[in-house]
Amino acid sequence: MPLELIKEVSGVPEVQLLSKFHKVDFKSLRPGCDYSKKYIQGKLSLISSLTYRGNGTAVLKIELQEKENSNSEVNTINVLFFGKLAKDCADVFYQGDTIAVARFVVISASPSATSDGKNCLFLKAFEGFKSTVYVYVKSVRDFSAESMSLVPATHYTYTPLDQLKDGTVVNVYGVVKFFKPPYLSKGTDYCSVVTIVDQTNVKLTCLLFSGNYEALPIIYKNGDIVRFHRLKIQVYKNETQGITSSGFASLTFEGTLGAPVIPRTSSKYFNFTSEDHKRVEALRVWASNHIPSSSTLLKLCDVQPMQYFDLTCQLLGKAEVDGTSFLLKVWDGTRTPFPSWRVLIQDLVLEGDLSFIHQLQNLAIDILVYDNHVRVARSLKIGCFLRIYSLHTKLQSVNSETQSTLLALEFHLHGGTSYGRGIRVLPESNSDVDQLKKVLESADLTASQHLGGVCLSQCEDGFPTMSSSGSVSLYEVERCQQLSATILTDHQHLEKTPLCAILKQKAPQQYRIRAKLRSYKPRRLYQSVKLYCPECHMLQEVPHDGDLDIILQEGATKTPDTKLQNTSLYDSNIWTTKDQGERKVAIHFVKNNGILPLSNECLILIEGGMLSEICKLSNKFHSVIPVRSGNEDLELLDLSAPFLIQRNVHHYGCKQCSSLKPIQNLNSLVDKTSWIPSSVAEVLGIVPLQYVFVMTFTFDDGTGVLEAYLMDSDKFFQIPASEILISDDLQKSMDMIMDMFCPPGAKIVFIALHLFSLRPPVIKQTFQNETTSTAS
DNA sequence: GATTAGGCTTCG
Repeated sequence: MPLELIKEVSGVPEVQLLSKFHKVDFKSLRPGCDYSKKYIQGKLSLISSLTYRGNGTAVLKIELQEKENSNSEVNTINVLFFGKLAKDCADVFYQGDTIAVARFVVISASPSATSDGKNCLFLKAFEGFKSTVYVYVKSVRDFSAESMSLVPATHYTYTPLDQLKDGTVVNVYGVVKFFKPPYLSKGTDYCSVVTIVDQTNVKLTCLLFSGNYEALPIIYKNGDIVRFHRLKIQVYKNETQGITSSGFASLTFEGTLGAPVIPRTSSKYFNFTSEDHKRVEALRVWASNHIPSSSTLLKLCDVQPMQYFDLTCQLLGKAEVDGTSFLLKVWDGTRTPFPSWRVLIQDLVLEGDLSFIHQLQNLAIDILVYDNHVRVARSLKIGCFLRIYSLHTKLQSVNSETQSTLLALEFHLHGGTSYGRGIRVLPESNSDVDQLKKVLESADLTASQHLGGVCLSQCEDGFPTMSSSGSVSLYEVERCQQLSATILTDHQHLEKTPLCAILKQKAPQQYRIRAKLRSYKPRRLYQSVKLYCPECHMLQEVPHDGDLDIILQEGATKTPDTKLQNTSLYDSNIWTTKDQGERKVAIHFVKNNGILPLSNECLILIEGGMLSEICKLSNKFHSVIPVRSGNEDLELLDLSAPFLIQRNVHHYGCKQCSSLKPIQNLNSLVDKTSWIPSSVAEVLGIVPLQYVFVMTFTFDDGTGVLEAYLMDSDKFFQIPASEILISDDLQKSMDMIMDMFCPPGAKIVFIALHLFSLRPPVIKQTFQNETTSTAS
């Protein structure tokens, strides 16, 4: 090692590192002699800043003072360090340090080159000559700190994020709100973009660069807490941002309340006091009350057919696919709601335990990673634990050779780093890895092992069948054909019952059936989504846009009352339309502690707005609440209208169960930036309605015909009823699923499913717990 | 000691 630290143990330096060298006095140094087995030692009396030569080599110049022989004529000497050694030393040295330099060259500088004109000696040290520098360390400290100021920095001050000044270099603490795991930039360094927030509720986006991957903050998820030292503050496009400056150093902590406070850092030495401990805990408490825990961390069994999410998994196999894509086979011990696609590769290129991967079957998924992620993926070791950020799922419908429709779930890690897309290896010490290992150990491999027999027995009858499995899942025919397997994970204790037998029996009972889906209703998707009150159990239609416009217009016929504008809760603005009879629209911007938040965090109350206007505003502002002027206060419209609009999501309340409270109650929400629908509903006295699927299925197994109802289900094959009306992608997925169950052509499909009869003659069919089988 | 990126999903 070219740079070593000599620590003191009980006040005695551990100098055995130097025992292989002989010490020489400054006065006996002569140019041209062999110093490959010698060392000199002295106190750092002067340090110049790092300079660079024309060819890019770094040079650091210091002056050492000999403690012994202090009355000697020659008791100081200049030492020049070159290249990487110079940079490393610049990070570590500070005035007053005791330093030893072993293996060096002595040269004589010409008298003209020295200020006093005397003949003077220089020491040169560089890695090529195997020079080694030893620094005596009294106590653990953050070295980089001192390299900046050359003043012992035992106490750091931390600047709150609302007091940052352009051009300053500061130390900050914050909770991670967004991050891109380190990736290779287009320049020479790795880059990580990290947005933090602190108790001042001010956010700061930081651009962190380092030639060393490990030197960037070791952030695993949003909510982690970071400490940055020597962050430079600058302004770019009118926004304040942080950027690494010389000597940047970071610590990262888990953000979970109660978790041990263990700093993650690659720095060998750093300053960490009880005050730091307190700061971390204070930020944890603040974050738990002010930052909604909207984790994108999901298990495979919970993924939707169209989604971006973060996956914690173990690497089973990897393979080159082509120049721009690379295959990763991973698992997390749970089964996806749809079988994973299988990416075609040549058998020989797959690295990994093939028999184990085969044994896992549908527990293993295929992920294609693209472009910039390929080189990272290629470098991963089989068996390692990973977090893959912003992994994209896509449900794909494929027509197989046997002409049946097949569904498969694709996993893509697209190119680029948007939304923090990337891969990070997790250490074994990570608590999420700990949990994952337990799941992997107890994963039920038997479900995929004892399938063959079931499949064969059902293949014999020659019907094409659909299949479904897992907690909420659907397995397609092709998997069955390829693997000669059927997936049966739940309710295997239930024998299949013919429909004629079910029709004769009394409810409630549970059955497993195998039947053709003759038809289902409603055929139009929007008709199958309803609003459901969890308190009074009332079901109602989701208002159409046309009706909604009328409801909004009727709800706010009154001209906005000027008396109710600009209160302590909100600032108001009035617009008058030109060609619509001078219609007045009032917008009230809700303040956060008296200050207007950024538009993407701002709730606005709107009076007299049309649906199209509200839609436009809801894209710009965090939340919109339609209101009207009441006698003493602004008030909510009739609950036929949504009480809250976020992006395209309309939140409704139950007319029967809600008892409206004053708008001013919004003031009681502590955090006026995240506007969680349930919290808003609560302070306004509203019982929120849930989006649910309501559908009817007609089954026929040749022995009888049975109507099955899917009731009050917030999800259908993992597709949330609350999102499907506003997502084209989810609607396509739904169409694919229904087309497979009930193909538009003459083909008839058998479905095996688990039925739960609720009350005669209504039978509640719970897809959540269904078990189905496949056959070809 | 500059550069990188400057969050804001691909379209395979």
